[in-house]
Amino acid sequence: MEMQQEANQQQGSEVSPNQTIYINNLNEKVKLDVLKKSLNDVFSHFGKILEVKAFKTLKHKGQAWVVFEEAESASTAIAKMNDFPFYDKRMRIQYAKTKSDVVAKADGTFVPREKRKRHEEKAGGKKKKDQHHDSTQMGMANSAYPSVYGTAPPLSQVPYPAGVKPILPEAPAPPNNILFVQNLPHETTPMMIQMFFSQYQGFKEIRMVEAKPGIAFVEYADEMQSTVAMQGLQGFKIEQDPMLITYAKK
DNA sequence: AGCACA
Repeated sequence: MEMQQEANQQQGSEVSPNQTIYINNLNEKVKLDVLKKSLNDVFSHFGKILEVKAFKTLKHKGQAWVVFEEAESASTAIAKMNDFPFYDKRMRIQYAKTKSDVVAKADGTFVPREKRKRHEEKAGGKKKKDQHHDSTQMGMANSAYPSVYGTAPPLSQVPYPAGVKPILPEAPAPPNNILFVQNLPHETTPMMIQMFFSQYQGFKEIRMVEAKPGIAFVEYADEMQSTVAMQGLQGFKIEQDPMLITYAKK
């Protein structure tokens, strides 16, 4: 039988081992700084980390890249931490598809990419990186930890490294003189908001994003004043929904 | 769901 050709297309997601892991299914509510730090805390136990990258753009939220100094660390991290509950979600971990810039720079193979803003045609732009797709034969031995520990191990007893138990999605934002107000009725106007917030010392201005109803930014002269206002108005119901006030991201 | 290097 000539079905061997099908072997070429193994079940997708087989990427050759490399020193960068790609993580997705991350909790998108976690602030970027917090997320990166937590990832660093978790994964630094598998080896030296060169860099942790995460972005909040639409296309890349909920994902992160952790670059290890050694590919072996990445392998261990995948084996041990895939499906690990992290901020109430199980992280999915794979090898990254492409080499990280930090690595390429150390390699000497780094070639700066241009941000294709223009439709400028460039000569000789064949970036077919011939990656010999040799499939390593260690596919389905014991990939994710559930297979290692039998089925469905008690999450609380998984021997993960650091004290990285599922953390609260709501990480405390650092104080800011600007407040971020959510859960407002969509018909709320800046005027209405102002009535509430302007009664607190140091009030400066309201900013609302037209494209995004239901939220507002309220600026005070300093953090003390914004904090007082936040505490005074936290949970205040404009119509029926309590407004949620946090410090704005810096 | 989604593989970047701001």
